[in-house]
Amino acid sequence: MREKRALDRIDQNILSVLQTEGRITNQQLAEKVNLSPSSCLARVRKLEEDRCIESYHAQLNLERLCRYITCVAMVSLGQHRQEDFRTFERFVKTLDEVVQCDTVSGGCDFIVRIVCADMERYHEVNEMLLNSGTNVVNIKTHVVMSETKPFSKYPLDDLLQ
Amino acid sequence: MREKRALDRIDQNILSVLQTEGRITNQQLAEKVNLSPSSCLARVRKLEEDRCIESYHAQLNLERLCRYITCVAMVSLGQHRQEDFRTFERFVKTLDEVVQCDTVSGGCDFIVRIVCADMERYHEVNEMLLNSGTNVVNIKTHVVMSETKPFSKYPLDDLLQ
DNA sequence: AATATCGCCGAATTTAATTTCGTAGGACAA
DNA sequence: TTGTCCTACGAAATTAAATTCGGCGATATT
Repeated sequence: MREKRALDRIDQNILSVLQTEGRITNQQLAEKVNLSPSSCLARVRKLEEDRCIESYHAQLNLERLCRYITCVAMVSLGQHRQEDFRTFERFVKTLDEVVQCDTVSGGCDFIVRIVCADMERYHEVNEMLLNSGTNVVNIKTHVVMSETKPFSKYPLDDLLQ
Repeated sequence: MREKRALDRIDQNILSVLQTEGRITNQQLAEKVNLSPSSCLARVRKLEEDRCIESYHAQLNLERLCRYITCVAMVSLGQHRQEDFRTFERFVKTLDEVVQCDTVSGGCDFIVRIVCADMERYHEVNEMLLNSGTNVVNIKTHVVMSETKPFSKYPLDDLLQ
């Protein structure tokens, strides 16, 4: 299935609800979208099979669990051969403390989000990015002071028609 | 409860599992962490009450649902009074297409992640950020070419002890 | 119009969540 | 050491949810 999935309004509603209430019971979901539990479950299963729904996650509140810092690093490579990109991408995937990485256009090549215990540890991670055969020549770091608007959902209403 | 919650190994395991399998049944979870279903459920409820677990979410695969672009905008304010920050923060929370915003130190004041239908729409959102009484003087945009490592979980093993 | 297809509903069944309750083990004071 | 309190556990019972399945009606197809 290469094509975008054709979603009707009910599917959109299901996705919207599950984005925000990932652990809602099927019965409650069915009620919200005005379906019987069996039909609702069938649709959810289909959305999962088609991988419109990728997975389900608990959102943890790190504040309550431990001390930590978040940094956003703007990483530039020395050369822009496909091989250089691949090497870097492969490397960041192995680092648990790199929680997110995007390849971007603009003033740098990658934007890397790092969550680690403290600044000392961040320096270590930084060194690892610089010295790992990945051809990194520059890292500009932004320390996150406050997660003003944490990610919670995509704007489905804006994106779907 | 201002203090960090004291977590034993079992709690850590529960959180790790739920981060990745947010919709696992309590029975399966209990088996994974070597508890009876009732004890396991009691722990999960406690973690929820203490807001160590914030919420549950379905992770959608936007690729399969619609056309869209993701941009990361580095936003700088003209002045740095608390009031200026507040105004901007309040504003981005009202924009659905701003899916994430961090207040940061470094070369800019905010890092804003925007998901919208296309570049034309992104320009509109950009204008909204510039013209909204929020004292924005500069926006540097990075277009996301590829989500190399999408966020999926925090590195609990590194952060907890 | 006859037939096939699809998605829905509701009933029945299987499975899971939740509650209840008795007990074991650790901390602590006498 | 002994007794008491406290916490958390697991087993069993109960309640609720998930899942399966047969049949119905709408729509499309020939």
